[in-house]
Amino acid sequence: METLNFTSAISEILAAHTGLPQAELERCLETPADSKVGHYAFPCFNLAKVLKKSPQVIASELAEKIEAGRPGWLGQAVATNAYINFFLNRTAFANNVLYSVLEAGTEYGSSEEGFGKKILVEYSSPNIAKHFHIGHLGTTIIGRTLDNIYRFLGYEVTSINFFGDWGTQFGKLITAYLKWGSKEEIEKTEIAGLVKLYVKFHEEADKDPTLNDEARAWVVKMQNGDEQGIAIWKWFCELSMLEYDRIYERLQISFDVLSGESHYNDKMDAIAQLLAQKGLLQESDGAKIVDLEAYNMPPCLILKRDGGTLYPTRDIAAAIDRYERFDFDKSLYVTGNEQSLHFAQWMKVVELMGYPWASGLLHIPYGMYLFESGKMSTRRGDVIKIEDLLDEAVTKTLEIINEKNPDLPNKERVAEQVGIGALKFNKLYNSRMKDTMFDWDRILSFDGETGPYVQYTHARACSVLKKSLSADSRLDFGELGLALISGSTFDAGLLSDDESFDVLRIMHDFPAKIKDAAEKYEPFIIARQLVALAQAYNIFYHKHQIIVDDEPVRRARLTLTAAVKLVLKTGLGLLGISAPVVM
RNA sequence: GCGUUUGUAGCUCAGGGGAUAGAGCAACCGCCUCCUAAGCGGUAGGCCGCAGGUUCGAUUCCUGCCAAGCGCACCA
Repeated sequence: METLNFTSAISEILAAHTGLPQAELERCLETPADSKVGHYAFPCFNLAKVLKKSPQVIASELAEKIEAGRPGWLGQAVATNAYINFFLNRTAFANNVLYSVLEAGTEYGSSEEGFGKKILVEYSSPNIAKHFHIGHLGTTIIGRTLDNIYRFLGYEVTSINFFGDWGTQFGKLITAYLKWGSKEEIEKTEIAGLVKLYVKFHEEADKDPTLNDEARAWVVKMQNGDEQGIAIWKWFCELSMLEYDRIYERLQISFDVLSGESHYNDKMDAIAQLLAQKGLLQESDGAKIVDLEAYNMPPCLILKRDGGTLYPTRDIAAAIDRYERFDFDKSLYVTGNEQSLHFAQWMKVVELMGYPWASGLLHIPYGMYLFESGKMSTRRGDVIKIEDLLDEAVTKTLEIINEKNPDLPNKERVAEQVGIGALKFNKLYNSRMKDTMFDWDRILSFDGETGPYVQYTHARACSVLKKSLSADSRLDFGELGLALISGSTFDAGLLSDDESFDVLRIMHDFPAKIKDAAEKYEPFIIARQLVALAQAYNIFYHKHQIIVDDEPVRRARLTLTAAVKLVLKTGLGLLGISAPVVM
């Protein structure tokens, strides 16, 4: 069966009657808040200028013309004031949406638009020898979701975790380790031990400033490949990775490329020389900069007074290297919005260097977590470690399971899926740029617009489907949907009630929402659509008994349920959230 | 000070030129003999930060102001 996109189809008809470009008309199409008014609506105000008639007249004339040649899938086109309201033929619509979903299965909403295009996504990027803390949560979760979305749309995606594994702090750490450290204790305590050394260094350096010179000396030695220094540094990196690996495993995240600032150590001088060659490098207060005054930005620092390199220098080197290696169409950097200026600056420098691919560099910023006590600070020790956050989420979930569903098998596993799902969903539910007040109660809430609510709805749909199967049936849920819709007694006309129709509409719009999310780099568009689908399905569930004696009615409602289950799972998957079958 | 982001219900947030501005949480009132109550229904709750401007029409676009977050030279 041929599948139809109804907004495109409506705008096509409008284009045929007005002679205006279809894409533009499609953008004007609205979905009225109250579906009794219409399923889709087209306001005629803008046409009034072009056609030199009142919008009301245009609406009624157009509606009349459309009615005269109305295709089967369209139920009715009515003019109301300045609007043309379109009512779909519910049977045709139901048939179409359900076929689209069930035939595509886990691929529903995917596309080929990205074929042949390469996208790099850099995200997560924790700093070696420091805990993976709540500040890294946004980049990790948002980055991962964008990664998933672009893959789903057919792009060739390379995910990059770019560790902060180089810099002056390693000079300090090595100094501190050699003076006060114990191998056994560091092995045992991992990052916590390294942080302790770091703090100790600062305490001691306040009393004895020569320690700072010692630390700087180590940095220089390492730059020159000092064996002892490099060995200790490598060991610190490996220790740190133990914590990160545990976290990524629990978050179910892996990367195509693990890289770090240290990879570009030996390329720094070349970058400075290149900038000088292109006449971009200037001296200012002894440092080397690229002046960006013409672009209303402060200068971009390339080399320190002592010749050392800086964050922008490394990002420029990495970008050039990545273009040479991956030939990307786009390269996304998912980091907090506090780094917006930094990215604007170095990306402008790359543009000024004359690289045409500079336009593919994109910073994807997001809002930060705020705390009652003000900004989070390592010194005050009020950093929230992700491992603690994950543990807390899972513990709380287990409590709720014990309270609400004590007989649930596999409690620990479900608690892990639901607790971490709640955490991820909480970060993905609002537009990226919004700062969010950190609030345990809100993050671990399971009611309303939350991850657990969507997961619960998925589990509920699974439960219904399972109950409908005879004991000996070996169909899985995907096969079940197809079997249901292919049966001779399937009648989409039995799904023309308002509640079914709302469910179908939300599923119909799902692919468009994924594209929208990709275009805007906004995962929340998908998260919101999932909540809308869960809400609509729950309303349907309460209003209509699904497993009824009437065979065709039961079949129709089960088919709808199978489709909902599939779309919820796909959507949660894009957000990196598991969809438990039972919870 | 300059730049940037954000101001919508008590709280957290959608909507971003169009028909009566929507959800969730919290509050209050209902619904488990019935497919999962982590659910569903209902009540109450709004100068859409303020002031101008553009428009047939502004919560939405423009300008100014106010408030808050973030950033602004050798950290990353």
